[in-house]
Amino acid sequence: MELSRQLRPLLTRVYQMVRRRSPGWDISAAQSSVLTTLMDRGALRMGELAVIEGVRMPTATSVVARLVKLGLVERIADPQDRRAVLVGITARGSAQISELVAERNARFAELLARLSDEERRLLRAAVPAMAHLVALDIAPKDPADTEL
Amino acid sequence: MELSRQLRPLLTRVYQMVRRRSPGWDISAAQSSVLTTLMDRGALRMGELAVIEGVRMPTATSVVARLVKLGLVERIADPQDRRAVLVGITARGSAQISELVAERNARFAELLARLSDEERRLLRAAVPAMAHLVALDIAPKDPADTEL
DNA sequence: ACTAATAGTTAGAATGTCTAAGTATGAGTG
DNA sequence: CACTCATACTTAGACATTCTAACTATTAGT
Repeated sequence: MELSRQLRPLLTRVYQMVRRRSPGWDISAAQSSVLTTLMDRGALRMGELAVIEGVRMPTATSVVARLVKLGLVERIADPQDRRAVLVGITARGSAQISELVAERNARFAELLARLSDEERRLLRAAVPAMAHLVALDIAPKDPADTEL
Repeated sequence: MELSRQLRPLLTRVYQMVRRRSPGWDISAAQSSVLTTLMDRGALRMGELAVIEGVRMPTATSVVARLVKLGLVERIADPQDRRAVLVGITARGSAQISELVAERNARFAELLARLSDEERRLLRAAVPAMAHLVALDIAPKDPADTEL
């Protein structure tokens, strides 16, 4: 509980410093998050995408619509289930998100470079635990509480 | 650089899981962030608040306006400089954000409880380094690059 | 073939965000 | 002291993100 009190606000602040739009990139946080997800996991159904992004389906529809207009993702009809839509990243989307991620990593690396060796070592050691934490959240403990 | 590649996306994902509105709290992420800042630092000028929140002044104006309407913060004229406005949290705002923070911490603690002792130990050890990282970002190295 | 459930979209509203332009006050200079 | 410039903020206008509620289309179960 004490750890939660210390760590949670920090994570919130860390995010705020990462979220800022990199100058010259006219892509929003929601958009880059969707592109990153599609990059990591391949094409997804609209509903799956919404769950992973932690938003409702209409939100996913709208973000995807803008990305389609930008030519960064494409909507593909699912032959198995004609109600469903698969959302996949395009070559252009893939190229763009790779560049963006590289730039953000570089900027973050500049900050990390200003820490001490010891601090970096401690952060590195905590990476697997953080990954575990994130994995726990994506797969809720009780399948019933996925939806309100 | 390798650390940046591993850590930065994780932090983004961790934030996504924290940001979700706790049920029953009809306060947005931007609003609770402002309240937390005012709670931590006391009354601030509109411009300082914008810098800390990482947004432009009109955004701060608009978020504060809504919080004023909700009775959670108040605008106080600065006697020293009549152009300036001090934004302070009200008793009601303070009570509300305390409850909200407690609830979020409790939810986050539930997740942490599902990690191993070793994982928690590693996270705990990384807290000061993260705090340093956040502090570095708020105070940019070159005063000139605060503004583009 | 009805009826139910599922997958998405559309409509409409609120919030958050930005840039550009405006207002009001403070500070410096001749 | 008046003029000008800088500072602190607000207003206007645009667009993105997000939600809930209601709709359409397809699938599945009797």
